Amino acid sequence: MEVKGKTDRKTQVIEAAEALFSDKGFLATSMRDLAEALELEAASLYTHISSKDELLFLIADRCANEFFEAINPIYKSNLNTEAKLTAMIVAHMEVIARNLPASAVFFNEWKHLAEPRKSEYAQRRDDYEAIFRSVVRKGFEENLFYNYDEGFSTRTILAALNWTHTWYKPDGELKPEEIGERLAKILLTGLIRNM
Amino acid sequence: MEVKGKTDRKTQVIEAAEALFSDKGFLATSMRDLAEALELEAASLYTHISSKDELLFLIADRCANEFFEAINPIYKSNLNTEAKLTAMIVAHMEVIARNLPASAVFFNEWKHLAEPRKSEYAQRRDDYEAIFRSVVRKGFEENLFYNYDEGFSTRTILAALNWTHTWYKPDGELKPEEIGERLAKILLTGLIRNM
DNA sequence: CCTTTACCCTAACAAACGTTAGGTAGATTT
DNA sequence: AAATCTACCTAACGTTTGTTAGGGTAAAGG
Repeated sequence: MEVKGKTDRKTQVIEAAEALFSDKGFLATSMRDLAEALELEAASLYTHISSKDELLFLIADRCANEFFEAINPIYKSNLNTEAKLTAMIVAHMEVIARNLPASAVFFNEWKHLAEPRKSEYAQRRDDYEAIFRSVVRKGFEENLFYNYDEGFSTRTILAALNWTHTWYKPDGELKPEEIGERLAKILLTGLIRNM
Repeated sequence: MEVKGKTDRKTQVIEAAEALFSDKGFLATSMRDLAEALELEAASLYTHISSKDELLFLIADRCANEFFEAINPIYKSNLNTEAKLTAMIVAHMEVIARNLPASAVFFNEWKHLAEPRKSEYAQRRDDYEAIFRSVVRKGFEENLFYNYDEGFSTRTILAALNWTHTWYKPDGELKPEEIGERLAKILLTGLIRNM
């Protein structure tokens, strides 16, 4: 038994699925489409995965893990609230950029997961949002932020952040880190000049 | 030939489709699902509409018209830039609230339109974004806004705005107008207190 | 040399899909 | 009274769907 090669076949299947699901959507992508992209027959896919639903789960789950792993150390650090929130926004942005097709699947196709995975997904998503929300709340408590309602402010931050996956281009002029910082700046200090 | 009744059957079909497409997605909703919701047989739907694709188009097109009609008079008014942008944000929010299921279809399912409708849709969406962008540019030119790049700022505004359709509840404590105003405030002046 | 493992094939399945054909009952119009 | 229109029906169509069954071939490991 050998340690898995760096590009084993299963990984190739998942990556091809990420690209297709991201582009056309989960339901609009047939197993035959996926097979064609890999230049094999649809039935052969089942050597590597057990179902189409598992494929969607593998993509979404790995993506979820990356988001948690990226922000957790920052959340637990002792940065001040403003710096912490900015760093979390940048880290989140970098995960999106690093996993662009998978992120699109993660954001748009999760509703097509079969139960019980769908409910588990919803729970993880709530947990993730709760981490951001607790930092926003800290900002309220420190009288650093206007109290616009934790949930409202948090959802606005994540909305602006997650929408980037629709237009971010790896070869664009802005690096993910720069996008994240600019986004944080807009959200924290607004578009209007103070003086 | 009589003037159409206020709830003619075609309208009922469209409204049932909005609810289902919004909830489960366009592809995950079968004509038989839609028929069941209306308590008739799938084949009978074709008395009222010509195809499933036309149904999606009707929903998305009407929604697009509502957005344009809501912001156009404001755009052409002589409000100052800050007030104009705020009013456009509020108006956009009110369209979402007034057409909640249709908005969800509009935002999430347009990619499943068949050509040439899909390309036409993409064009209208670009046109709409361009209206917001020109107001943002005006803010730059007047030295009112920080110049964070027109496209970037505009997409951030629309992202925060459009995401509301995922959590807005008609019976929630905030009215659409209040949500729009709060959103505008966050985007224009930021989360951080100035003093 | 034999066995296992990895990987792929053809053929086929039952189910679900959007849609059409052809017909009927009741109301409305002429 | 006859003709038309509206709204629905049953039955069926051809296609596509995810998936399984069963088999083959070449490389790797003992």
